[in-house]
Amino acid sequence: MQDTDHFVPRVPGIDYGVLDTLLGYAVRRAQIRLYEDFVASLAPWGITPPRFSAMVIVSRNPGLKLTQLAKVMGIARSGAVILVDALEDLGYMQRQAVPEDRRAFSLALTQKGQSDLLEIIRAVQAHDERMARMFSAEQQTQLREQLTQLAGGIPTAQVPTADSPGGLAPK
Amino acid sequence: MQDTDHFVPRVPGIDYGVLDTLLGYAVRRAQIRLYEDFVASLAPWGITPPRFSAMVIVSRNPGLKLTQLAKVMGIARSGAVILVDALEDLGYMQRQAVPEDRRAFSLALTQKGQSDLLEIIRAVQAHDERMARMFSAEQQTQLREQLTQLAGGIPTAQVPTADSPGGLAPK
DNA sequence: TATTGTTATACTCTATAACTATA
DNA sequence: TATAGTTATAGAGTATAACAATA
Repeated sequence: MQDTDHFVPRVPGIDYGVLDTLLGYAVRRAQIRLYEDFVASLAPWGITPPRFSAMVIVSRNPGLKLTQLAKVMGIARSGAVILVDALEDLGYMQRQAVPEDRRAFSLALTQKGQSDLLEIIRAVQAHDERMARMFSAEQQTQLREQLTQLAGGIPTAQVPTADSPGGLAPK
Repeated sequence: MQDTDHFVPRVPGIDYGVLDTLLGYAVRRAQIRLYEDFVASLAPWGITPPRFSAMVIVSRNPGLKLTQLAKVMGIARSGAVILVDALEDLGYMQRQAVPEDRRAFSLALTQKGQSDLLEIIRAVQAHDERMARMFSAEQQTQLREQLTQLAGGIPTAQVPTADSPGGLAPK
């Protein structure tokens, strides 16, 4: 046996005790599986889930500043610095000076970042659809709603509301 | 603003683009929320999710060896060494010599580990139920089944089958 | 004073590879 | 040879705290 195969959610003969009754452990097992498939699918680009999130968020919210990115991603500013550094090293992201505030940088994808992101999104969608395929459309909707509720978020607010026009919200 | 509050799944005014359509991102958001609440709930014992899993698995499968624990948890043996070291430092786990194989150790909880685990399990269950409470019993069953399917596992085999007799106490 | 980005430092969790002592 | 546990080392990803420049 190699030291690292992939995760086996239930090893035969093992008693998982209370773990099998916990919603949290069920979510964790699913997340491990999704993470493994994500990383394997995105290996050609050196993209991990946090890097993917950062690229998408920056591409959709041009001019975002580092502190805002950290807030959106739920990480410390120091973590955002490391993340942006890594994406800069990959040639995907750049810091741009902000005339009005000489302390700050606004983030943007490079040309390479923009074009590669198109391929990367396709790869991520293929991966995600491969995982979601095991459910009916109805089941998928249901599952997504429950997960969103669990996350404490607004239920899949795909539809833009009257008071979220689209620029960055004033804090 | 402090540097680290808790994760906000959807920051107003931010366009999440494709992220809002991905099942994987929905699972990740839910997992972050569950993880945060788990760690906060278990802070008094210094217990993290992996440590909790290890304690439960060892307690339910006495005599388990380190390599087996690594396999069950889906981590490398070197990671299991570190995990067991940490639990030993907390006074919760011990390595016991195996007479038949002088290379190996079998793992066991200490007395303190056993008694504290009872409290820890209560705290984890309280946390988990607080999270699950937002769903009806039927929804919970449904959600758990879908998550298990996503993880690629046997659908919530709570019911003991003919060929898994085990000293596996039904809780 | 407060904020922005940064650096320094540390901890957790993970990995690979090589080592040791047994088998 | 192969296996069990360990050590060494590395790399994400996270955190806190302090700092310089700027607001």
